[in-house]
Amino acid sequence: MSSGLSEGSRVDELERSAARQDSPVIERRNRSGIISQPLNKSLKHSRTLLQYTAAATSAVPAGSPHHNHNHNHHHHHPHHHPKGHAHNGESNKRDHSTKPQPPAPPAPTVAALAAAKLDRTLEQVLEGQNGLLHFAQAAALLKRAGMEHMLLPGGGMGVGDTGSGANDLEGTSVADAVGGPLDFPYGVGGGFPFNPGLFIMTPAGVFLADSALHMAGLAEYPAQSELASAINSGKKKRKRCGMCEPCRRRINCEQCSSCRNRKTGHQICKFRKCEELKKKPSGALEKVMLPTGAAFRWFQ
DNA sequence: TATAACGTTTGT
DNA sequence: ACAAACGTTATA
Repeated sequence: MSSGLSEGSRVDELERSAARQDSPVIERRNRSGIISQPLNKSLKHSRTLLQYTAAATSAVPAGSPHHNHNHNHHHHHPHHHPKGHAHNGESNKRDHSTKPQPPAPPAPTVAALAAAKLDRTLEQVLEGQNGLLHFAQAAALLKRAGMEHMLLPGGGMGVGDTGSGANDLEGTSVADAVGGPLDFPYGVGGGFPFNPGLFIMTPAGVFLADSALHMAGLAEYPAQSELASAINSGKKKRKRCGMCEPCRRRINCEQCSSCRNRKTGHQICKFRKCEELKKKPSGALEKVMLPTGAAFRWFQ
């Protein structure tokens, strides 16, 4: 305990000062790309940690002070679409690109942008959200698959289509839905606009039924019903978000308690522990009431 | 409450 | 089979 604390502050400090120092060091990384050095080595060269950190925080401009993580600061991006990609796969197979994403083009057209996003929406959402599908996303998927007939015409509005044109319905609605807070547009005036048989509603969220996935040619994705039941039973292991600062870190400090006790603790390095996983299990979901009165979780 | 350890799931 | 790491429980 006490040792952990002192370490923490020290490391914190070291990280800062190391921000602009870098020099290649003999790194040992496992096949997952995680750098790991024996403790004794790390201790001998206290700067290995600095280098690690410097590398891990390379996204920060060299001159910037860059306050440390774990401040419960931003990392919450309520409206920032998590589309960067939520891939986690502890083993970062797509580890290439040590740098995030250099150019951010001015901004084509909202529609074009949204359309492009849509293509990546499915997989990202399925992975990033543990398989949970937003209604809007689900609807967009069905539409893409030419299954709009599966959406009930009655309720009045399609997804994201607030009544005007149905043209860029997919792009905007989905793009917004994925990361945005998005007011719950269903049932306010009309009924739930989808065929209930296509969805599985659980306390943890709404899933596309497997049948719907098959019909849409999306059967390759994990069976949502299984995910649903898994989440219901609380047995499903959550996965790193892959986007938070700790997740982006690729090196173990080898000094924290988790690193030191890896053999027995089976825990990831404290500096790499996903911010999302630190939160309570249902942190990203919030309750909402359906017109039917059924309670279910909704994305933030 | 934080940490340590264990059992387990998950991916390779 | 093995390694990594999440969830849970025990403990200080």
